[in-house]
Amino acid sequence: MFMSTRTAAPTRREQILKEAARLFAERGFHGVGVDEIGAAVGISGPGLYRHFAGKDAMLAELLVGISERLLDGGRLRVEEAGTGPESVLASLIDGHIDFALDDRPLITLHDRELDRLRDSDRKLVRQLQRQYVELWVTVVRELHPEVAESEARAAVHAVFGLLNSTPHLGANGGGPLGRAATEDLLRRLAHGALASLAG
Amino acid sequence: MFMSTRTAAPTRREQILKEAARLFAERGFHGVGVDEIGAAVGISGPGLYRHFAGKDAMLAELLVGISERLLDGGRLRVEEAGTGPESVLASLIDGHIDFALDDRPLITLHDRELDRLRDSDRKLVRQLQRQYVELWVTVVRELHPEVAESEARAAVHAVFGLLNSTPHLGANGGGPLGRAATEDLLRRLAHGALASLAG
DNA sequence: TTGCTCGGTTAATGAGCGTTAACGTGTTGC
DNA sequence: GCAACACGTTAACGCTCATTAACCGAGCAA
Repeated sequence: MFMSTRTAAPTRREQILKEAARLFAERGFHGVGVDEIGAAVGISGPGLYRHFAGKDAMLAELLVGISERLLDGGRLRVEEAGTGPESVLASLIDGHIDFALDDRPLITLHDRELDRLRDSDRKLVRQLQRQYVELWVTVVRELHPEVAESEARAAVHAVFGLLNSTPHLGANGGGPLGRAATEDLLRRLAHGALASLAG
Repeated sequence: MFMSTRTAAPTRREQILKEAARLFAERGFHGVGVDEIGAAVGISGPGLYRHFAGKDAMLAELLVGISERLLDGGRLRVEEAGTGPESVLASLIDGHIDFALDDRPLITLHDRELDRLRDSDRKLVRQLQRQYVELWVTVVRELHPEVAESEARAAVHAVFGLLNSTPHLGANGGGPLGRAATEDLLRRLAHGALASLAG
Protein backbone atom coordinates (compact mmCIF):
# COMPACT_ATOMS: atom_id res chain seq x y z
CA MET A 1 0.00 0.00 0.00
CA PHE A 2 2.66 2.49 1.00
CA MET A 3 5.89 3.14 -0.76
CA SER A 4 9.04 2.53 1.14
CA THR A 5 10.40 5.76 2.49
CA ARG A 6 13.65 5.26 0.60
CA THR A 7 14.61 7.56 -2.21
CA ALA A 8 13.25 5.60 -5.14
CA ALA A 9 12.16 8.44 -7.43
CA PRO A 10 9.30 10.24 -5.73
CA THR A 11 5.87 9.35 -6.97
CA ARG A 12 3.61 12.05 -8.34
CA ARG A 13 1.56 12.13 -5.15
CA GLU A 14 4.70 12.76 -3.15
CA GLN A 15 5.86 15.55 -5.44
CA ILE A 16 2.48 17.19 -5.12
CA LEU A 17 2.42 16.91 -1.35
CA LYS A 18 5.87 18.36 -1.07
CA GLU A 19 5.15 21.35 -3.27
CA ALA A 20 1.77 21.88 -1.68
CA ALA A 21 3.40 21.92 1.75
CA ARG A 22 5.90 24.51 0.62
CA LEU A 23 3.28 26.72 -0.98
CA PHE A 24 0.81 26.42 1.90
CA ALA A 25 3.55 27.34 4.33
CA GLU A 26 4.61 30.33 2.25
CA ARG A 27 1.26 31.86 1.55
CA GLY A 28 -1.31 30.02 3.63
CA PHE A 29 -3.87 27.47 2.60
CA HIS A 30 -6.32 29.98 1.21
CA GLY A 31 -3.53 31.99 -0.33
CA VAL A 32 -2.50 29.39 -2.88
CA GLY A 33 -4.61 28.13 -5.74
CA VAL A 34 -4.77 24.65 -7.20
CA ASP A 35 -3.36 25.97 -10.44
CA GLU A 36 -0.20 27.04 -8.65
CA ILE A 37 0.20 23.68 -7.00
CA GLY A 38 -0.25 22.01 -10.33
CA ALA A 39 2.23 24.33 -11.99
CA ALA A 40 4.78 23.55 -9.30
CA VAL A 41 4.84 19.91 -10.39
CA GLY A 42 4.46 20.58 -14.10
CA ILE A 43 0.83 19.71 -14.58
CA SER A 44 -2.01 22.11 -14.57
CA GLY A 45 -4.84 22.78 -12.15
CA PRO A 46 -7.48 20.15 -12.42
CA GLY A 47 -4.93 17.46 -13.18
CA LEU A 48 -4.41 17.26 -9.44
CA TYR A 49 -7.80 15.69 -9.05
CA ARG A 50 -6.45 12.45 -10.51
CA HIS A 51 -4.36 12.16 -7.35
CA PHE A 52 -6.37 13.86 -4.61
CA ALA A 53 -10.03 14.27 -3.87
CA GLY A 54 -9.50 18.00 -3.47
CA LYS A 55 -7.39 20.73 -2.00
CA ASP A 56 -8.61 19.92 1.49
CA ALA A 57 -7.50 16.32 1.10
CA MET A 58 -3.93 17.44 0.46
CA LEU A 59 -3.86 19.52 3.60
CA ALA A 60 -5.39 16.72 5.62
CA GLU A 61 -2.87 14.19 4.40
CA LEU A 62 -0.03 16.57 5.17
CA LEU A 63 -1.15 17.37 8.68
CA VAL A 64 -2.05 13.83 9.64
CA GLY A 65 1.24 12.69 8.16
CA ILE A 66 3.38 15.06 10.18
CA SER A 67 1.56 14.33 13.40
CA GLU A 68 1.97 10.61 12.91
CA ARG A 69 5.63 10.81 12.06
CA LEU A 70 6.29 13.07 14.99
CA LEU A 71 4.52 10.78 17.41
CA ASP A 72 6.04 7.59 16.00
CA GLY A 73 9.51 9.10 16.10
CA GLY A 74 8.96 10.24 19.65
CA ARG A 75 7.76 6.83 20.80
CA LEU A 76 10.70 5.13 19.19
CA ARG A 77 13.07 7.44 20.95
CA VAL A 78 11.40 6.92 24.30
CA GLU A 79 11.85 3.19 23.93
CA GLU A 80 15.32 3.20 22.49
CA ALA A 81 17.00 5.92 24.49
CA GLY A 82 19.42 5.03 27.26
CA THR A 83 18.53 4.41 30.84
CA GLY A 84 17.64 7.67 32.55
CA PRO A 85 15.08 10.33 31.76
CA GLU A 86 17.95 12.68 30.95
CA SER A 87 18.93 10.67 27.91
CA VAL A 88 15.31 10.25 26.85
CA LEU A 89 14.76 13.98 27.01
CA ALA A 90 17.95 14.61 25.09
CA SER A 91 16.82 12.20 22.44
CA LEU A 92 13.40 13.79 22.17
CA ILE A 93 14.98 17.19 21.78
CA ASP A 94 17.35 15.95 19.08
CA GLY A 95 14.52 14.30 17.23
CA HIS A 96 12.37 17.38 17.32
CA ILE A 97 15.25 19.53 16.11
CA ASP A 98 15.85 17.19 13.18
CA PHE A 99 12.21 17.36 12.31
CA ALA A 100 12.08 21.13 12.61
CA LEU A 101 15.09 21.55 10.35
CA ASP A 102 14.15 18.89 7.82
CA ASP A 103 10.50 19.75 7.41
CA ARG A 104 10.32 23.46 7.90
CA PRO A 105 7.17 23.99 5.84
CA LEU A 106 5.29 21.30 7.70
CA ILE A 107 6.16 22.90 11.02
CA THR A 108 4.56 26.07 9.83
CA LEU A 109 1.43 24.34 8.63
CA HIS A 110 1.10 22.30 11.75
CA ASP A 111 -0.06 25.10 13.98
CA ARG A 112 -1.36 27.46 11.34
CA GLU A 113 -3.89 25.62 9.24
CA LEU A 114 -5.31 23.08 11.62
CA ASP A 115 -8.78 24.59 11.63
CA ARG A 116 -9.16 24.16 7.86
CA LEU A 117 -9.58 20.42 8.37
CA ARG A 118 -12.76 18.40 8.43
CA ASP A 119 -13.89 17.70 11.97
CA SER A 120 -12.76 14.09 11.96
CA ASP A 121 -9.32 14.88 10.62
CA ARG A 122 -8.86 17.75 12.99
CA LYS A 123 -9.75 15.55 15.92
CA LEU A 124 -7.30 12.94 14.78
CA VAL A 125 -4.48 15.43 14.39
CA ARG A 126 -5.18 16.97 17.76
CA GLN A 127 -5.19 13.57 19.38
CA LEU A 128 -1.83 12.70 17.85
CA GLN A 129 -0.42 16.06 18.93
CA ARG A 130 -1.69 15.53 22.44
CA GLN A 131 -0.06 12.14 22.69
CA TYR A 132 3.22 13.57 21.49
CA VAL A 133 3.03 16.31 24.08
CA GLU A 134 2.30 13.76 26.78
CA LEU A 135 5.45 11.86 25.83
CA TRP A 136 7.43 14.96 26.65
CA VAL A 137 5.43 15.83 29.74
CA THR A 138 6.01 12.39 31.18
CA VAL A 139 9.75 12.65 30.75
CA VAL A 140 9.88 16.19 32.07
CA ARG A 141 7.99 15.16 35.18
CA GLU A 142 10.32 12.25 35.79
CA LEU A 143 13.14 14.75 35.78
CA HIS A 144 11.28 17.34 37.84
CA PRO A 145 8.70 15.55 40.00
CA GLU A 146 7.98 18.68 41.98
CA VAL A 147 6.67 20.51 38.91
CA ALA A 148 2.90 20.45 38.46
CA GLU A 149 1.61 18.70 35.40
CA SER A 150 -0.03 21.80 33.96
CA GLU A 151 3.18 23.71 34.39
CA ALA A 152 5.20 20.98 32.75
CA ARG A 153 2.79 20.93 29.83
CA ALA A 154 3.03 24.67 29.38
CA ALA A 155 6.80 24.44 29.49
CA VAL A 156 6.78 21.74 26.83
CA HIS A 157 4.62 23.87 24.57
CA ALA A 158 6.98 26.77 25.10
CA VAL A 159 9.97 24.63 24.16
CA PHE A 160 8.15 23.54 21.03
CA GLY A 161 7.72 27.20 20.21
CA LEU A 162 11.45 27.65 20.69
CA LEU A 163 12.43 24.70 18.52
CA ASN A 164 9.84 25.51 15.88
CA SER A 165 11.27 28.98 15.44
CA THR A 166 13.47 27.64 12.65
CA PRO A 167 11.17 28.92 9.90
CA HIS A 168 12.03 32.43 11.07
CA LEU A 169 15.74 31.77 10.83
CA GLY A 170 16.47 32.93 7.32
CA ALA A 171 15.75 31.14 4.11
CA ASN A 172 17.25 27.74 4.54
CA GLY A 173 19.06 25.06 6.61
CA GLY A 174 19.46 27.49 9.49
CA GLY A 175 20.14 30.92 8.09
CA PRO A 176 23.63 32.38 8.40
CA LEU A 177 24.55 29.60 10.79
CA GLY A 178 25.19 26.24 9.27
CA ARG A 179 22.94 23.33 9.88
CA ALA A 180 25.16 21.82 12.54
CA ALA A 181 25.58 25.09 14.40
CA THR A 182 21.84 25.66 14.37
CA GLU A 183 21.20 22.19 15.75
CA ASP A 184 23.72 22.79 18.47
CA LEU A 185 22.30 26.17 19.39
CA LEU A 186 18.74 24.94 19.56
CA ARG A 187 19.82 21.97 21.63
CA ARG A 188 21.54 24.17 24.16
CA LEU A 189 18.66 26.62 24.36
CA ALA A 190 16.10 23.87 24.86
CA HIS A 191 18.14 22.16 27.57
CA GLY A 192 18.76 25.50 29.21
CA ALA A 193 15.08 26.37 29.24
CA LEU A 194 13.98 23.05 30.68
CA ALA A 195 16.78 23.04 33.21
CA SER A 196 15.29 26.20 34.66
CA LEU A 197 12.34 24.14 35.88
CA ALA A 198 14.58 22.80 38.64
CA GLY A 199 15.09 26.09 40.51
CA MET B 1 -5.42 63.55 15.75
CA PHE B 2 -5.00 60.51 17.93
CA MET B 3 -7.15 59.52 20.83
CA SER B 4 -5.47 59.25 24.14
CA THR B 5 -4.72 55.66 24.92
CA ARG B 6 -6.79 55.87 28.07
CA THR B 7 -9.99 53.92 28.38
CA ALA B 8 -12.39 56.56 27.19
CA ALA B 9 -15.03 54.43 25.46
CA PRO B 10 -13.45 52.78 22.45
CA THR B 11 -14.12 54.42 19.15
CA ARG B 12 -15.72 52.46 16.34
CA ARG B 13 -12.40 52.10 14.55
CA GLU B 14 -10.88 50.59 17.66
CA GLN B 15 -13.73 48.16 18.15
CA ILE B 16 -13.36 47.04 14.57
CA LEU B 17 -9.62 46.59 14.84
CA LYS B 18 -9.96 44.58 18.00
CA GLU B 19 -12.55 42.22 16.59
CA ALA B 20 -10.73 41.94 13.29
CA ALA B 21 -7.56 40.97 15.14
CA ARG B 22 -9.39 38.27 17.04
CA LEU B 23 -11.05 36.87 13.95
CA PHE B 24 -7.93 37.01 11.79
CA ALA B 25 -6.01 35.20 14.48
CA GLU B 26 -8.67 32.54 14.85
CA ARG B 27 -9.27 31.74 11.23
CA GLY B 28 -6.66 33.53 9.18
CA PHE B 29 -6.94 36.62 7.05
CA HIS B 30 -8.48 34.87 4.09
CA GLY B 31 -10.63 32.75 6.36
CA VAL B 32 -12.76 35.58 7.66
CA GLY B 33 -15.13 37.72 5.62
CA VAL B 34 -15.91 41.37 5.96
CA ASP B 35 -19.48 40.49 6.88
CA GLU B 36 -18.24 38.60 9.93
CA ILE B 37 -16.08 41.47 11.03
CA GLY B 38 -19.01 43.79 10.65
CA ALA B 39 -21.30 41.45 12.53
CA ALA B 40 -18.79 41.30 15.39
CA VAL B 41 -19.24 45.03 16.00
CA GLY B 42 -22.95 45.15 15.25
CA ILE B 43 -22.89 46.67 11.81
CA SER B 44 -22.97 44.78 8.60
CA GLY B 45 -20.42 44.12 5.90
CA PRO B 46 -19.94 47.14 3.72
CA GLY B 47 -20.51 49.50 6.63
CA LEU B 48 -16.88 48.90 7.49
CA TYR B 49 -15.85 50.88 4.46
CA ARG B 50 -16.88 54.07 6.24
CA HIS B 51 -13.94 53.44 8.58
CA PHE B 52 -11.35 51.60 6.52
CA ALA B 53 -10.31 51.63 2.90
CA GLY B 54 -10.61 47.87 2.79
CA LYS B 55 -9.87 44.60 4.49
CA ASP B 56 -6.18 44.93 3.69
CA ALA B 57 -6.05 48.30 5.39
CA MET B 58 -7.26 46.77 8.63
CA LEU B 59 -4.57 44.13 8.58
CA ALA B 60 -1.94 46.71 7.73
CA GLU B 61 -2.96 48.98 10.57
CA LEU B 62 -2.92 46.05 12.98
CA LEU B 63 0.50 44.80 12.00
CA VAL B 64 2.15 48.19 11.83
CA GLY B 65 0.56 49.03 15.16
CA ILE B 66 1.91 45.99 16.95
CA SER B 67 5.36 46.39 15.53
CA GLU B 68 5.49 50.00 16.59
CA ARG B 69 4.25 49.36 20.08
CA LEU B 70 6.67 46.49 20.52
CA LEU B 71 9.61 48.55 19.38
CA ASP B 72 8.63 51.63 21.36
CA GLY B 73 8.12 49.56 24.49
CA GLY B 74 11.46 47.89 23.97
CA ARG B 75 13.30 51.18 23.52
CA LEU B 76 11.69 52.60 26.60
CA ARG B 77 12.81 49.64 28.64
CA VAL B 78 16.33 49.80 27.31
CA GLU B 79 16.57 53.42 28.43
CA GLU B 80 14.81 53.05 31.72
CA ALA B 81 16.13 49.76 33.02
CA GLY B 82 18.76 49.69 35.74
CA THR B 83 22.47 49.78 35.22
CA GLY B 84 23.67 46.48 33.83
CA PRO B 85 22.70 44.47 30.77
CA GLU B 86 21.19 41.87 33.09
CA SER B 87 18.49 44.20 34.22
CA VAL B 88 17.87 45.43 30.69
CA LEU B 89 17.45 41.90 29.46
CA ALA B 90 15.13 41.09 32.35
CA SER B 91 13.06 44.13 31.52
CA LEU B 92 12.87 43.22 27.82
CA ILE B 93 11.74 39.73 28.72
CA ASP B 94 9.09 41.02 31.11
CA GLY B 95 7.84 43.46 28.51
CA HIS B 96 7.60 40.83 25.83
CA ILE B 97 5.75 38.49 28.17
CA ASP B 98 3.24 41.19 29.00
CA PHE B 99 2.72 41.83 25.35
CA ALA B 100 2.37 38.14 24.54
CA LEU B 101 -0.22 37.63 27.25
CA ASP B 102 -2.13 40.84 26.66
CA ASP B 103 -2.34 40.74 22.88
CA ARG B 104 -2.49 37.11 22.05
CA PRO B 105 -4.30 37.53 18.74
CA LEU B 106 -1.82 40.09 17.53
CA ILE B 107 1.07 37.77 18.30
CA THR B 108 -0.49 35.20 16.06
CA LEU B 109 -1.05 37.63 13.25
CA HIS B 110 2.38 39.06 13.51
CA ASP B 111 4.21 36.12 12.00
CA ARG B 112 1.35 34.55 10.11
CA GLU B 113 -0.11 37.17 7.82
CA LEU B 114 2.81 39.42 7.06
CA ASP B 115 2.89 38.53 3.38
CA ARG B 116 -0.68 39.71 2.83
CA LEU B 117 0.51 43.30 3.12
CA ARG B 118 1.25 45.77 0.39
CA ASP B 119 4.93 45.98 -0.34
CA SER B 120 5.47 49.27 1.41
CA ASP B 121 3.65 48.21 4.55
CA ARG B 122 5.43 44.89 4.66
CA LYS B 123 8.77 46.64 4.38
CA LEU B 124 7.85 48.96 7.20
CA VAL B 125 6.75 46.15 9.48
CA ARG B 126 9.86 44.15 8.75
CA GLN B 127 12.04 47.13 9.47
CA LEU B 128 10.35 47.69 12.82
CA GLN B 129 10.68 44.01 13.64
CA ARG B 130 14.34 44.07 12.73
CA GLN B 131 15.01 47.03 14.99
CA TYR B 132 13.25 45.32 17.85
CA VAL B 133 15.33 42.21 17.33
CA GLU B 134 18.49 44.30 17.27
CA LEU B 135 17.58 45.76 20.65
CA TRP B 136 17.65 42.27 22.08
CA VAL B 137 20.73 41.19 20.15
CA THR B 138 22.68 44.15 21.47
CA VAL B 139 21.84 43.34 25.05
CA VAL B 140 22.51 39.64 24.60
CA ARG B 141 25.92 40.38 23.15
CA GLU B 142 26.78 42.66 26.00
CA LEU B 143 26.08 39.79 28.30
CA HIS B 144 27.83 37.22 26.13
CA PRO B 145 30.51 38.98 24.09
CA GLU B 146 31.96 35.70 22.92
CA VAL B 147 28.76 34.73 21.09
CA ALA B 148 28.72 35.52 17.39
CA GLU B 149 26.16 38.01 16.23
CA SER B 150 24.37 35.57 13.96
CA GLU B 151 24.14 33.09 16.77
CA ALA B 152 22.80 35.69 19.16
CA ARG B 153 20.22 36.69 16.62
CA ALA B 154 19.09 33.13 16.13
CA ALA B 155 18.86 32.68 19.87
CA VAL B 156 16.72 35.79 20.17
CA HIS B 157 14.36 34.52 17.50
CA ALA B 158 14.14 31.23 19.31
CA VAL B 159 13.29 32.95 22.58
CA PHE B 160 10.59 34.90 20.79
CA GLY B 161 9.20 31.58 19.64
CA LEU B 162 9.22 30.43 23.23
CA LEU B 163 7.50 33.52 24.59
CA ASN B 164 5.04 33.68 21.72
CA SER B 165 3.85 30.17 22.44
CA THR B 166 1.13 31.60 24.67
CA PRO B 167 -1.56 31.29 22.01
CA HIS B 168 -1.09 27.52 22.27
CA LEU B 169 -1.59 27.57 26.02
CA GLY B 170 -5.31 27.02 26.27
CA ALA B 171 -8.08 29.49 25.74
CA ASN B 172 -7.19 32.43 27.87
CA GLY B 173 -4.87 34.28 30.28
CA GLY B 174 -2.50 31.32 30.37
CA GLY B 175 -4.56 28.14 30.30
CA PRO B 176 -4.85 26.07 33.45
CA LEU B 177 -2.11 28.15 35.05
CA GLY B 178 -3.10 31.58 36.21
CA ARG B 179 -1.77 34.67 34.59
CA ALA B 180 0.89 35.22 37.22
CA ALA B 181 2.09 31.64 37.15
CA THR B 182 2.33 31.74 33.37
CA GLU B 183 4.34 34.94 33.50
CA ASP B 184 6.66 33.42 36.01
CA LEU B 185 7.12 30.22 34.05
CA LEU B 186 7.86 32.00 30.80
CA ARG B 187 10.29 34.29 32.56
CA ARG B 188 12.23 31.40 34.01
CA LEU B 189 12.27 29.49 30.72
CA ALA B 190 13.50 32.49 28.78
CA HIS B 191 16.23 33.28 31.26
CA GLY B 192 17.21 29.63 31.35
CA ALA B 193 17.45 29.43 27.59
CA LEU B 194 19.56 32.55 27.24
CA ALA B 195 21.77 31.61 30.15
CA SER B 196 22.78 28.54 28.19
CA LEU B 197 24.63 30.79 25.78
CA ALA B 198 27.33 31.19 28.39
CA GLY B 199 28.51 27.55 28.42
C1' DT C 1 -36.32 75.19 6.82
C1' DT C 2 -32.40 73.88 4.36
C1' DG C 3 -28.63 71.30 3.48
C1' DC C 4 -24.29 68.98 4.72
C1' DT C 5 -21.84 65.39 6.93
C1' DC C 6 -21.72 60.86 9.39
C1' DG C 7 -22.50 56.32 9.60
C1' DG C 8 -25.39 53.14 8.31
C1' DT C 9 -28.42 50.00 5.00
C1' DT C 10 -29.37 46.59 0.99
C1' DA C 11 -28.58 45.33 -3.82
C1' DA C 12 -25.47 44.77 -7.66
C1' DT C 13 -21.00 43.88 -9.63
C1' DG C 14 -17.16 41.36 -10.80
C1' DA C 15 -13.17 38.71 -9.98
C1' DG C 16 -11.10 34.53 -8.21
C1' DC C 17 -11.15 29.92 -7.57
C1' DG C 18 -12.40 24.98 -6.44
C1' DT C 19 -14.50 21.61 -8.79
C1' DT C 20 -16.59 18.96 -12.57
C1' DA C 21 -17.31 17.81 -17.59
C1' DA C 22 -15.83 16.27 -21.72
C1' DC C 23 -12.40 14.95 -24.18
C1' DG C 24 -7.57 12.98 -25.67
C1' DT C 25 -3.42 9.79 -25.59
C1' DG C 26 -0.07 6.54 -24.49
C1' DT C 27 0.75 2.11 -22.15
C1' DT C 28 -0.44 -2.28 -20.81
C1' DG C 29 -2.77 -6.87 -20.00
C1' DC C 30 -5.00 -10.32 -22.63
C1' DG D 1 -5.05 -5.82 -32.02
C1' DC D 2 -7.89 -3.97 -28.56
C1' DA D 3 -10.15 -2.87 -24.39
C1' DA D 4 -9.18 -0.56 -20.24
C1' DC D 5 -6.91 2.37 -17.53
C1' DA D 6 -3.75 5.99 -15.87
C1' DC D 7 -2.94 10.62 -16.40
C1' DG D 8 -3.43 14.85 -18.69
C1' DT D 9 -5.74 18.71 -21.16
C1' DT D 10 -9.07 22.82 -21.75
C1' DA D 11 -13.62 24.71 -21.10
C1' DA D 12 -17.45 25.49 -18.36
C1' DC D 13 -20.05 26.03 -13.88
C1' DG D 14 -21.17 28.00 -9.62
C1' DC D 15 -20.12 29.89 -5.29
C1' DT D 16 -17.87 32.95 -2.29
C1' DC D 17 -16.55 37.37 -1.26
C1' DA D 18 -14.43 42.09 -1.47
C1' DT D 19 -15.81 46.15 -3.20
C1' DT D 20 -18.98 49.71 -5.08
C1' DA D 21 -23.60 51.91 -5.97
C1' DA D 22 -27.54 53.94 -4.51
C1' DC D 23 -30.10 55.25 -1.04
C1' DC D 24 -31.50 56.97 3.80
C1' DG D 25 -32.19 58.88 8.58
C1' DA D 26 -30.22 61.59 12.33
C1' DG D 27 -27.83 65.53 13.99
C1' DC D 28 -26.67 70.04 13.46
C1' DA D 29 -24.99 74.64 11.57
C1' DA D 30 -26.49 78.73 9.11
